[in-house]
Formats: sequence, structure tokens, C-alpha cells
Amino acid sequence: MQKRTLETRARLVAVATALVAENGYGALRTDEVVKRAGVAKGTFFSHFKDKDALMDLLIGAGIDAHLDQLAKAPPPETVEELVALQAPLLHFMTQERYVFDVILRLSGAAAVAEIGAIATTFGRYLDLTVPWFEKGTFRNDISAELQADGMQAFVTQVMALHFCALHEDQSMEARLIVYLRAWLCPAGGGRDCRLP
Amino acid sequence: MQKRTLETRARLVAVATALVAENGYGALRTDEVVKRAGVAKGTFFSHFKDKDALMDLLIGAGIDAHLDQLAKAPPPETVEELVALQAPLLHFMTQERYVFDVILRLSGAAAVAEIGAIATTFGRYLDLTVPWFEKGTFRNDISAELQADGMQAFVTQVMALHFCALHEDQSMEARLIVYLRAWLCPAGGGRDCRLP
DNA sequence: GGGTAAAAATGACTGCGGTCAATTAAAAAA
DNA sequence: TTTTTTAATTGACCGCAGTCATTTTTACCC
Repeated sequence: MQKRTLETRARLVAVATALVAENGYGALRTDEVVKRAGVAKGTFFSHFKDKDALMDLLIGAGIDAHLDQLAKAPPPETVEELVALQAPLLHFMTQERYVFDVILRLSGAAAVAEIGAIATTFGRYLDLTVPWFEKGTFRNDISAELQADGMQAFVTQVMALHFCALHEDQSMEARLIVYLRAWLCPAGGGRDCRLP
Repeated sequence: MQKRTLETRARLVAVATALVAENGYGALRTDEVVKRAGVAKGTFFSHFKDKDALMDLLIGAGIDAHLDQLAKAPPPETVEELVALQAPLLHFMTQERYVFDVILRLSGAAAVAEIGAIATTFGRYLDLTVPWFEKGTFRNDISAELQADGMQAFVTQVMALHFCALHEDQSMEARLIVYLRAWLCPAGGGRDCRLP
């Protein structure tokens, strides 16, 4: 790999980042990126498999920054804390319909050999949240991994409903609290809802 | 509206259905549809807002057919039955990555005024499954609506993981059973797991 | 330095979804 | 029937992602 390669790639990423800051993710055009970066169209696609690959990088970095915050915080002890802690991440992922679509599309690795940035963050999210459930603050009848997996399912559901015109009445946070209480504190336990 | 309109539209849908049967959903090209239907490109888009609108119709009809089967069956009494009953629907929705992507994209109505076929089926799915939980066969500490909502979240999660190369070890059914046992029978209750 | 092979960059080109001013056909009014 | 209005159809055209044979640059060797 030549030094030139890294420079070109860095310039492409820098330009793309700037353009996203200006107009948002959904408005990004590869033509504009290459124009500003001063390279040809083909150069872009020799650095990134497709436009999604660039988005994976940009959005993945954004998610990672939010996960860094999650990693810093002490393990939440109530459902409310759980939701409050994740709220910034939820809002980042739903800032644009386009962003959420990309995340859904790239959250699963298409092949084991090619795990992208976003797919990696989804793995990191689990690694990071599993310990929250290992202390037994919530359920004890199922594994911490399962509790974290389920939380992820509800987080996704809440984000999807956020974009549904029929469900605009409630905030993502409010809805997530309802889901997670039912998931993590069944039988109406309070904060300390150890089961059984 | 003229008779001609209905004829043209019917021909477009018929041709599209045939092409999907031949090559699958993801391979459908609007050019091929209009060519076989013997109309101009513009005619297609005066009948359908975009290609997604046609897909909404085709895939929505497929989902509806599966929901008809669900409606016929007696309410499931165990998690295993719950999963077995829905398995055909899950496999229909995940037959192609493209199909699943379209479903995710169109499952929420963009505006209250324009609820598409797929978004309608998602509403119907809930209407249809809520009664399963109203008999008290599963949890009694949360509403039937919430139980159905949560099931939907887990169904979506399971389908998403199905397309992730890192999670190919387990079948959708097996994974869904694990989730739904934890969701509907917390505290390790057996088939009859009323709570509290 | 000159020659050469590998890596990187180029830009015209393709595929495909979607648009729109112009045209044609059908229904309503005269 | 003829005119007028309204609805439906047309196809050339556009935007934008992605491709590939060709050219240019860089690194390596004698």
C-alpha cells in the first residue's frame, strides 16, 4: 500500500464528513465527494466497495462515539436510567430516516469475513450491556446475554415505530420504558425485581 | 376513473407477479414490466408512485395470505405452537434479503393518510395476535397488546439475525422460542405460566 | 539513471429508477 | 355531431450509483 493511497482515502473521508455536516447523510452524493476531493469517480469506488461502505464508516464512527459514553457510565440500576443512558444513541440513529435504513441494512455482517463498522458496533453494544445484567439487578431467571439481546430487540422496535406516522403520539423514551419494564421487571417488580 | 385505467393497472400487476414468480422480487426491473405489459415507462409511474409502491402491493398480498392462515388457526397455547404457527410467515418475509429490506422500509406508514399494504398487514398482525394473549394463557401482569407488541419485536429481531453471517448457527424458530419463552413465560413457568 | 512491474487514478460509459412537457384518447357539454 | 374539458399515455430525458479498459504514478531492480 502506497502513502498516496492513505492520503486519497483520508481526503475522501474528510470531504464526505464535511458534506454530511453541511447537508446531512441522505443528501450525500458520490459525485460531490469526488469533485471536492479532486479525484475521479472511479477512485472513489476503488477505495470503497460502494456508497454504503462509506456510510458504514461515517455512521459507524458516530455510533462508536456514543458507545464510548455508555462505556464510561456506571451500570444503570433502574429501567429509567437504562433508557436515559441510551437516549443520545437512539436519537443519533434516528436523526434521519436514511441513517436508520442504512443501520438496519448494515447491522448484520453479510459474511463473516467482512464485518463492517456498524455491524461491529452492534457487537460492541452487546459486549457493553451484558455486564449491566450480570449483577442481578434485573432478571435472574434468564441469562444476562438474553436480557441484553432482548433489550436490543426493543430498542430497534422503538426506533422503527418512531418513523411510523401511526405511532407519533409517544416518545421513543416513553415507549422503551414500557417495553423494558415488561422485559426486565416482569410481575410488576419495582427497581429490585429479581426473579423468581 | 376510466375503465382503461383499471385494465392497465391490472396488466401491470399481472406482469409483475409473473416476473416475480420467474426471477424473484429483487430481480424485478420496471423496464421489463412495462415492456411486457406493452406500455410506456411513464405509464407505470402514473399508476405507482415508485417501484416500492408496486412491491408494497405484491409483498403485502403475500403477507396477507399468510395472515389468513393465522386467522384460521385456533389460538396457540404454548410458545412452541406460537412459533410453529408463524414459521411460514417468517420464511416468506425472509425468502430474499431484498424482500426483508422492503418490508422494514414500508412497515411503518410514512403518513397517516398513506398507509400502504405492508403497513396495514403489520396492523392486522397485531389485531390478530392480541386475542391470543387475552385468554390469559401467558402473562397476566402486562396487557395483551404489550405481549403482542413485544412478540413482534422479537420476530423482527429473529429475522434480522437470520441475515447476519455471525448468527447462522441457529434457526429462526429455535431462536424465537428462546426469546418468547423469556418474554411470555418469565420465571421459568411451564406452559401455564400465569403471573404473578 | 533507465527499465519494468505493480499499484493507483482516470473518465467515458452503463444500468436503472424516476420525471415531465407534449400527445392522444375518452367523457362531457354545446 | 362538433367542441371542450378532463384523464391517460407517451418516450426522450435526467440523476446518480457503479464499472472497466486505459493511462499515469510509484516502487523496485539491475
